[in-house]
Amino acid sequence: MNAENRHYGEIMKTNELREKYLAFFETKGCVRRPSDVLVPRWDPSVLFTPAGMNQFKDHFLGRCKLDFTRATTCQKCLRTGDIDNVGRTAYHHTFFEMLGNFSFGDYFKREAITWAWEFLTDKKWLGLPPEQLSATIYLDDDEAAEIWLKQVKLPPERLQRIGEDENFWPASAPSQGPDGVCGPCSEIYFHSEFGEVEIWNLVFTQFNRVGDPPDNLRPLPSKNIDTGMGLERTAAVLQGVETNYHIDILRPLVEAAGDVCGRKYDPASEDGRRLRRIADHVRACTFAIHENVYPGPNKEKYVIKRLLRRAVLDGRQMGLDRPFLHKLVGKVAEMMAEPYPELGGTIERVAQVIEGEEANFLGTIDAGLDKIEKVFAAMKRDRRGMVPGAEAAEMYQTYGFPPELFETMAAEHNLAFDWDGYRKAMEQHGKVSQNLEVAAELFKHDPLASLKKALHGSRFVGYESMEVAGAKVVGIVAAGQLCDKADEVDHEHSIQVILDQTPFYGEMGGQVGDQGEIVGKGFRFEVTDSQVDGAFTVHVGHLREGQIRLDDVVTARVTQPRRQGIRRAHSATHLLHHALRTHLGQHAEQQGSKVDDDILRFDFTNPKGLSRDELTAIENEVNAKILRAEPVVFENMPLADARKAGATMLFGEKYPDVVRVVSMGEYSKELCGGTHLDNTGQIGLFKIVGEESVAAGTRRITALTGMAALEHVHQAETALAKITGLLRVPVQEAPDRIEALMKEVRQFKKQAAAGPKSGGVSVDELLSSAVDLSGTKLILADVPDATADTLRQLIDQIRRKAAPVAVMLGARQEEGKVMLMAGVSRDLVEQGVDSVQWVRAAAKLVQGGGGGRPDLAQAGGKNADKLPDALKKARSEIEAMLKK
RNA sequence: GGGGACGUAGCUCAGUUGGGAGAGCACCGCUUUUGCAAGGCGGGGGUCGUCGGUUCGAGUCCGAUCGUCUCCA
Repeated sequence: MNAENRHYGEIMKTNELREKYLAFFETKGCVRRPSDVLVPRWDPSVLFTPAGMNQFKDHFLGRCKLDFTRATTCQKCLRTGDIDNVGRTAYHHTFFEMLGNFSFGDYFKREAITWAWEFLTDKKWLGLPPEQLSATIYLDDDEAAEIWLKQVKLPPERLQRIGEDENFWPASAPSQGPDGVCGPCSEIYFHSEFGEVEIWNLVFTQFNRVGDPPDNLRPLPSKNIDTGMGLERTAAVLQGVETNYHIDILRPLVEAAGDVCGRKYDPASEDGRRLRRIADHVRACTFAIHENVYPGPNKEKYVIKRLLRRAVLDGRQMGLDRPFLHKLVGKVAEMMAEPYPELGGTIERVAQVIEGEEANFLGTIDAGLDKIEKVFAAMKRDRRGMVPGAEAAEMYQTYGFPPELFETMAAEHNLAFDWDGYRKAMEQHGKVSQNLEVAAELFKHDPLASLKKALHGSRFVGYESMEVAGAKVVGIVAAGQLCDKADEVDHEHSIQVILDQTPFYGEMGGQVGDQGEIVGKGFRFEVTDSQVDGAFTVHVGHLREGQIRLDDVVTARVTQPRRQGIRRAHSATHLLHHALRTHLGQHAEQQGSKVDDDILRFDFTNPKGLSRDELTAIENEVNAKILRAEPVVFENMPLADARKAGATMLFGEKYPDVVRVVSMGEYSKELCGGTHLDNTGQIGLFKIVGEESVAAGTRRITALTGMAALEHVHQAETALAKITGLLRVPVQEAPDRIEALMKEVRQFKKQAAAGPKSGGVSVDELLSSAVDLSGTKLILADVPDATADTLRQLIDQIRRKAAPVAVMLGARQEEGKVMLMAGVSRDLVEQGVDSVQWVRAAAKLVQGGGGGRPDLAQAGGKNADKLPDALKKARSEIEAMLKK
């Protein structure tokens, strides 16, 4: 790198650039909105926020009523599509920030282009030299061309027309789809001594694609603007550095990675690439884990795990065999402190999670090393010089052993590595594990679409009351279609009713939907479930009497006892959450929750299972809080104030600007839209009934409240009463008594096994009964009450004392079964006598089969009465075998 | 969501077409040594994750279930 960076005017810090951009577009009437979370759990169509427009999807699709039509944001994003380029190229990241301005049916091309130009070139803003900028447009977008050439006065040689694969969104949409909203793009490039870099992309959403070409692009009545400016790229341009990784918020992190790994950062070296990759990945993981996405086996959790392991592998390849990555979390928080101060509050927790996963991975590698050595040994033996790709792929797929490390180790053994074969095998694996999942979420048919455009939503009055009279039917959906009326009574398929106001709570935040009924003039509608769709509550159920019509005035009534049970369970959930965090630590955060009628399930982060004592302590804590009978207090306040007040909130939830805070006494304070009790005392009894694992690092507690909890205790008492009744001891003595009994049983078993050593027959007796077959002794006997072990010992002793000898012993067992065991001395085995053949032949007569080794075999049969016949057969059989 | 692997003594693991449950370390006792490290001899400890099926017989085969690891989407 040059000692002195080339730059334009004052070096602009990244933080300053971010702020200037947002301020500039505010002067253009855009509303400044905060960055959405990195992991949007409200949006099932993506794992991570991929671009600035993601939080405005509903705005763009006209799915919701708008409070504003122009917006600007700086959005944290994560993409893994180009993951292999990270560290290798100047501009690729997994985690990055995107500056954007958006228009929802408001300003269009002219403003979008001229404002971009103004911001980039005006001395008051970025002041980039115009002669170093160029632009591209879509092939036939003459409108954009005219603006660029006539208004901006961009010289024609610096305006390029590009095809749909590059300059259309979605890429290649006109010819290949998908159907739906789309439009041409215009990109702005900056040219410097380091080459050209795309810093700005303007998307003009102006068409609706219907079917294949030609004439498949219909103009949209309401056109949108979606733009993105890469924060890191633009900062690199302004700071005159060669790569994004050298800007003021990244280079110190890369160098810190060098310190931690004991390497001086050299940009051009292989280690330089590794350090950049480590810096990128640790940044991505810090943000994701901060939002409670822990490394795990699927979805976004898996992506984080993979990023972590990649970075750890880079460290390992540089010679580190102890966790190191976690030491960089503080540096990430420091670099990002101005826009994201909240990172500072979770450094310790995030570092802990990363360190845990690092240790995990190093353990995985260690476990793999033994197996790898075996592979190498086998290869040396067979004189093969190349590690088969399939073998490496199997090591990776089954044990997570990274192929890069495999290759390194192979090289140390002077063995080559078959990357082609490896990739082929991995491709095959990808195909096998693929399944048919449709993610056409974005363009799916929505029967409520027209309702959403017309109304803000239905008013929820369920906090105050469980019954409302005078509500109006505003929507009826049957068979996926909006209709004016429904009159099919007791139809098999459910229909949905939407009211302008309702006491029904739609399933949300883990709380199940309410049940009840909606009645009106001449009809009754039974509600079996309530769901939320946008801002509407959808009542799902069946018409039981009469006919329901649009605009009917109705009474909506929630089933009270059930709602009461749900309220108990929900308030108890808050107390449980609080108790978990006090007893286990602040890391024990909610991961998921289900609140039902007097039963609740709560998933939370904890590295290991809870002990009996911990569970008791937590249960006691919750019940102690219940006994204090504190009032439950609700308060609506701005999101920022709630955060300041220290209210517990969950990441990935889309919180409105004004939130509802639920407090119980001085302890529990959570953001929550659910229905709660008036007073914690109403919970009654709180009883934990289960604790289990749902995923690595996540535990689940199941608990009961109210009468359900009491009923559970009664059942346990009944069972216990039965036990003490049987044992005839007081409750307290029952465990000791059972333990003593079990010990006794064990002793008896042992005695029985040691049992009558000879089964009532001695070795000498058996020997004296031997028959001589031309030099070989034959012993056949029925040994009463013998176990397999006894028979074996007898045969062993006989063989030791009297070779050459052939012995077959039989023993009757319970249920008319019989066991046969045959053994011959070693010299007979060498002659070709086979105990297995022998015992099988005899076992046939008692309806059985057998097996074993040539010198000792055993068989079982079902017909003990035929034992004498079997022994007779054994004699003729062994005579024949000896003659051969 | 789909694929693969694992669950055997306190720990790490072996157990080869189904037929006597093992090794190393750790533990206990004796012995050697001035003492320690260590050595020698002996010993205790396992419902083979759980449940069901096939079989005369299952750690081993099949199915379910629980737990752990891992890859892919």
